[in-house]
Amino acid sequence: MLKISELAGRIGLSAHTIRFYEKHGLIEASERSESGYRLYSAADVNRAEFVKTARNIGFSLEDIAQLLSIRLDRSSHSCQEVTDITRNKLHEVNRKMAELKAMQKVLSRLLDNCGGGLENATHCSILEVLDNGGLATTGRVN
Amino acid sequence: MLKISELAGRIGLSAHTIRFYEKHGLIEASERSESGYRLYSAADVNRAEFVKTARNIGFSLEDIAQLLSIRLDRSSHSCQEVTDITRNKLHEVNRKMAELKAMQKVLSRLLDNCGGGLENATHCSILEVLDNGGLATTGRVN
DNA sequence: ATTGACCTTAGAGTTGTCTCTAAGCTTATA
DNA sequence: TATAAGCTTAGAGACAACTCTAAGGTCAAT
Repeated sequence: MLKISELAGRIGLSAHTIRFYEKHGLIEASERSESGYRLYSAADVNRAEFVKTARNIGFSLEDIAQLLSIRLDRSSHSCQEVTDITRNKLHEVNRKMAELKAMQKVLSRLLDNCGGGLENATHCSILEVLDNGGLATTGRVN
Repeated sequence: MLKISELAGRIGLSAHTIRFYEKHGLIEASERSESGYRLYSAADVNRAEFVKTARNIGFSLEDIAQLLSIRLDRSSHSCQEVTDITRNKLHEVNRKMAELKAMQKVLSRLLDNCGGGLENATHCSILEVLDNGGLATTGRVN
């Protein structure tokens, strides 16, 4: 049985974060010592590692809570429930990527058109674009 | 002179948000009516539009505050200050993109390897991966 | 004169994920 | 036995960017 900071060291989370996850139902200590310290069994460690892995992949705590409840009783959940969560996450990632790509495009064009020298900003093309409501979208738009 | 909701309609922000931006120094009303209503001049509108455009591109409110202070006195700032802000933002976007790409890759591989059918989740490959600490990285890693 | 839309303020709430603090008890080490 | 490290709890604070509320004043139309 591990104490909280041992678990923390093992999975790479702070003790604070582990308590925080506990409060949100993600990690639990199946026992307490006489003095009230949390004690983690091998199964608890596995669960905590599951949480950490899912977190690393990018699942939200809420996603992880769902995945955990499936994991807890695999036979009464379908595989599809798991893929649904995963697919939703992927869609979310794709949406954000699209946003970032748009930003990336605008920002690099702004930089391309601007010398960025040490002269003063009176004629800075970036400020001009911002003043004029954004990049002109005449011409080809890829 | 426009009242706050007129400005709001014009630039596509809520009156709430405009007040919020004011509190953070981004937008200001150069006058007040006798009864205390905010009144926006053409210059105020331009400034608000500048803010909105910068926000659309993805600059943070803090970035925008900096850009505004340059815009306010272009001749005592260098063009480079503007490109620095822009470049930093681009780097940030690039970092986030890289994170999202990694997530995207993992999520799609998880989905590829999992049937996702209506059968129960006892042998769900996604749960297995999560239980085993993530995707095996043996073999080629692109 | 009344209604309803609009305006004011200060300040609280939201979301997600921590991160830290205070005040106090326990355990290990020297 | 003293000290330091580690544990406990409840709850506050941080961050970004809103979003909303309460309680009330103003304005235009009917």
